[in-house]
Amino acid sequence: MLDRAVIERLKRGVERLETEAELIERLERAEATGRPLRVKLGIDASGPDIHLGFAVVLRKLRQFQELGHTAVLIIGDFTGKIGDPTGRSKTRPQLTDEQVRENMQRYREQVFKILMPERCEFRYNSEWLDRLNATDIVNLAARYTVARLIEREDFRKRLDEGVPLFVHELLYPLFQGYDSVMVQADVELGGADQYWNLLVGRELQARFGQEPQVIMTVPLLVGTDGKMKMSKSYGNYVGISEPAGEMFGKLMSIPDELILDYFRLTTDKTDAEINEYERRLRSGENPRNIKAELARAVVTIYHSPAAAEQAAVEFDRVFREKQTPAQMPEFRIPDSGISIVDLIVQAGLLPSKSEARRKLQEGAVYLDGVRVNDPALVLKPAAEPVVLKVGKRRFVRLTG
RNA sequence: GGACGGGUUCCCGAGUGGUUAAAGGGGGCAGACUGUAAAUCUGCUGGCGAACGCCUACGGAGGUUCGAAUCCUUCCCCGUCCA
Repeated sequence: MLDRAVIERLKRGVERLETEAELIERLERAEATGRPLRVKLGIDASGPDIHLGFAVVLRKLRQFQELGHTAVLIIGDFTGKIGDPTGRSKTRPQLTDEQVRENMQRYREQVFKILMPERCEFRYNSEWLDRLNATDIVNLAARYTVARLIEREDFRKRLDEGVPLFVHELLYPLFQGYDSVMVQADVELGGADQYWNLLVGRELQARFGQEPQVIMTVPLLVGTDGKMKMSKSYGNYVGISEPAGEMFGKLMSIPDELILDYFRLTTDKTDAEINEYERRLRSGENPRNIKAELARAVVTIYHSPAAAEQAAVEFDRVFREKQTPAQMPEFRIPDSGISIVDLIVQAGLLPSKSEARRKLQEGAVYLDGVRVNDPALVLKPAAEPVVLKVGKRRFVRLTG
């Protein structure tokens, strides 16, 4: 008999589970027969970075691996080329084979920060989708109705608002569902926004005579902007491979209201620990401190406790005490001297000279802590290095 | 195939001959403040130039005009309805 604690652990942090009874049945069968479950997870190949939002579902997948099951990662190289319409009001750019391969190279390394490599199976869905001919596609399309397809909220919305919706986008969920058929998934995981897609897979499997997959979705993590879901395309994400300092800083920039959600979704903190954080927040303790603990916990997972400690110290040093960072890039001033405006651009602190002039005017530029306003200022090489600061977080050490 | 509507700066969206680098919002950045790269308030937000200024930009290409995002021609694309 299956240990109740196992189910509870798998269910923890899960938003929707269809269905619990089926999951228990499969787990028990796996235990009895010794055949591990095949747990599918689709990967978006549009960018090379894995962020904390996606890590939520990867961590869930890891739990299955720890129970001896197999992670089946579907790299959507075929569907990536089509463009995934999920949650977008517009058509996504399409990717080339080249881009997909490059992205995947880096992806693999990052995935193993969370998953156990020996229990992973990577599959490119072009493996089977590229081989479908017109007959196959019609045959697949004949197993699902248009009414069911356009039930999906974002399709519905685009139709209602007169925003273009292309036929190939309608096909996408079908192909994604077909992936489940091809890999014979027992369980499929996904973010909350994937729920509808996962259901399509479940139904298609049934229509292809397979036992329908169990589906589990985890909540979407809100991005650092506090508004939209964390996503590469919104630029509001924290990548799991980012340097510790960067990761720490981004986590400190999330709105205070998100602190508890982040603890729940991105760390291993227990319910009891999270309740304690909640109590402290309510008692009026400075949210900053609790957020710093969050940032530390997350950096510890992807780097190390030492790196987290260092990032925390550095953060206080730069943003609280307004001192200069321990490490910063260097820029050598040419012997002939250089204007402050050119310097800012050449050192890569700002993208254009116009922008540099504006920032000078706004009082955002400091040399060794002294505000500089004069755009005509020319710097000569000096014996002592000088620290140039633009805004709160851009520093460069100037050498002679 | 036809009728009508539409394509504007990073995004959304106003603008129907000069006062328009183009309202407003979003996003981003900066400043102030702060217990944080939270929140709040304020400012800035195409490029080059010290500066008068110059260049680039309103789907593409031509044209009218002293002058066009705004008018004309043509092409491309999107939507709605009809067939």
